[in-house]
Amino acid sequence: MSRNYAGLSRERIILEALHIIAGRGLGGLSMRRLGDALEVEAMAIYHHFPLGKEQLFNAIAAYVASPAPSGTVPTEPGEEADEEADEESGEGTDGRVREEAEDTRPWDVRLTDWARAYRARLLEFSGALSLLVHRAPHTPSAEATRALMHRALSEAGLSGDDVERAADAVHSYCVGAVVHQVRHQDEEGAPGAAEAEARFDFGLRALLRGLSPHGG
Amino acid sequence: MSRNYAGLSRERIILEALHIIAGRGLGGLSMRRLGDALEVEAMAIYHHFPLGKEQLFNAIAAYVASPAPSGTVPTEPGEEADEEADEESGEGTDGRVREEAEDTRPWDVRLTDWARAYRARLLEFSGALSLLVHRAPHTPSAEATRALMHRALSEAGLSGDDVERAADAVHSYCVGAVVHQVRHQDEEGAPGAAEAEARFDFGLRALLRGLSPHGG
DNA sequence: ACCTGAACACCGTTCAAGT
DNA sequence: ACCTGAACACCGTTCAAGT
Repeated sequence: MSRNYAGLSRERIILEALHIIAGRGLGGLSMRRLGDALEVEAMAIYHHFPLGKEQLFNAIAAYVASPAPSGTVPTEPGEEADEEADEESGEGTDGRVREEAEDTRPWDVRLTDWARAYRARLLEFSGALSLLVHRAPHTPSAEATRALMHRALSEAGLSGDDVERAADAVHSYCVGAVVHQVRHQDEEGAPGAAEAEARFDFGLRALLRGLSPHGG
Repeated sequence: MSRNYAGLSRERIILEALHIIAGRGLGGLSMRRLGDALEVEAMAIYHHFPLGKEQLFNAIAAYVASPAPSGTVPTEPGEEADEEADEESGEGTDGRVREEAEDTRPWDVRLTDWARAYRARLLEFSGALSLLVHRAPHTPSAEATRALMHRALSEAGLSGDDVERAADAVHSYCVGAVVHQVRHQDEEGAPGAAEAEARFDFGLRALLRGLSPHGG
C-alpha cells in the first residue's frame, strides 16, 4: 500500500476518538480501532501522542472540558510546551484571553448562561465524562471561567474565601447534575431532555439564590 | 498445586478489587491481577461473576454507592435474582428496610447528615468514582435515600415535582463536589481535607437554603 | 459447586525500518 | 517528519477438564 500521507493531526485524532466513544463507549476505544477509523496504522497515532493512550485521554478531557470555538484543540498542561507555535485561529497569543465586549447583564444571568453552556458541552460528550473525574485540564477556557465566576460572585456580594467556595459549589453542581442525568438516563422513569433541563435550572436557581448574601 | 479451596466469595472479590483500585487506579485492575491478589487463578472469578468484568464493575459500583453496614454486599439489579437467599445479617428480608427509630431532628440537619456520609463514602473509594458515572445501582440503600430525601424535603415545605427536583439537586451537588475535589486534588494549590470539607458544607448550606421555600 | 489450565482473539507499546 | 510492520507482554474470555 506504499506511503500513506494521512494528514493526521492531534485534532483529527481527538475528534475521531470522540466519535468512537460516542458510538461504542469509552471501553470501545482502542488504538487499533482508532487507527482503522483514521485509515492509518495504529502506531501512527504515537507520532502525535508519543506518551500513548494516557496522553490521548488527557487531550480528550481538555477538549471536552473546554467550551472553546469548535475546531480549537487546547494543549495539555502536563507535557513540554516546546512545540512550534501551532496557533490556528489567532485567538490571542499574548497569554491573555482576548478582551471581549463587557457583559453588562446581572451576575446571576451571566452565571446561568455559563452553567447551561457548560452542561450542554458535557452532555454532548457524555461518553467521555468519566475521563474528567480524575483529570482537571488546565486550559485557557478554564482560566476564563475562573475570571468570569470571580467577577459574577463578587458582584453578588460575596468576598474573601466565600468567592472561591461559591465558585466551587457552582462548578460542582454543574458536573454533578450531568453525571446524575447520565447515570440515570437508561432507566425506566428517566426524565426526557426537556425535564432534565428544567431540573438543572431549578437546582441552579436554588443554589444561586442560596449563595447570594442578600437572599436573591 | 492440587485443589485450591480459596473460599472465594463475591464480597472478598469486591473488597480485593477495591484494594487494587485504591493502589493502582481503575486501569490497574485486571482479572489476572485480581486473581493473583486472591491467590487464585483469574478464571475462578468467573464462577462468581459469570458475566465477567462488566458485572464485577457493576457490583463494585453498587458497593461503593451503598453506605451500608460494612460487610454487606448488595445484589445487582441487571441480573437474575434466582440465587439462594444469601442474606447475611438479617437486615430485612421482607423487601422493606427495617424500621428504625424515627429521626426527629430538623429536615436540614438530617439532609446534611446524609450528604456528609455519602460524600465520605465516595471519597473513601474515590478510585472507583468513575464507575458511577454510567452506573446507577438499584440498591436498598438507594431506596432508603429516596425516602429520606422525600420526607425531609416535604418537611422543608416543598411539594409536587419540586420534591424530586430538589432531591436531584442535592444528589447532584454531592457527587459533583466529590468529583470536583478528586479532579483537583493533585494540583498545586489544592485545599487540604479540612478546607475541602468546609467548602462542601458551605455549598451544601447554600443549596439547602436556596431550596427551602421560606428562605432558610 | 468450585477451581484449574490451555487456548484464542485482542490489546498497548517498542523499535527498527521505510519514505 | 510521518507512517509502516513485526514483535512482545499483557489482557478478557471460552471451554473442557479436574475434584
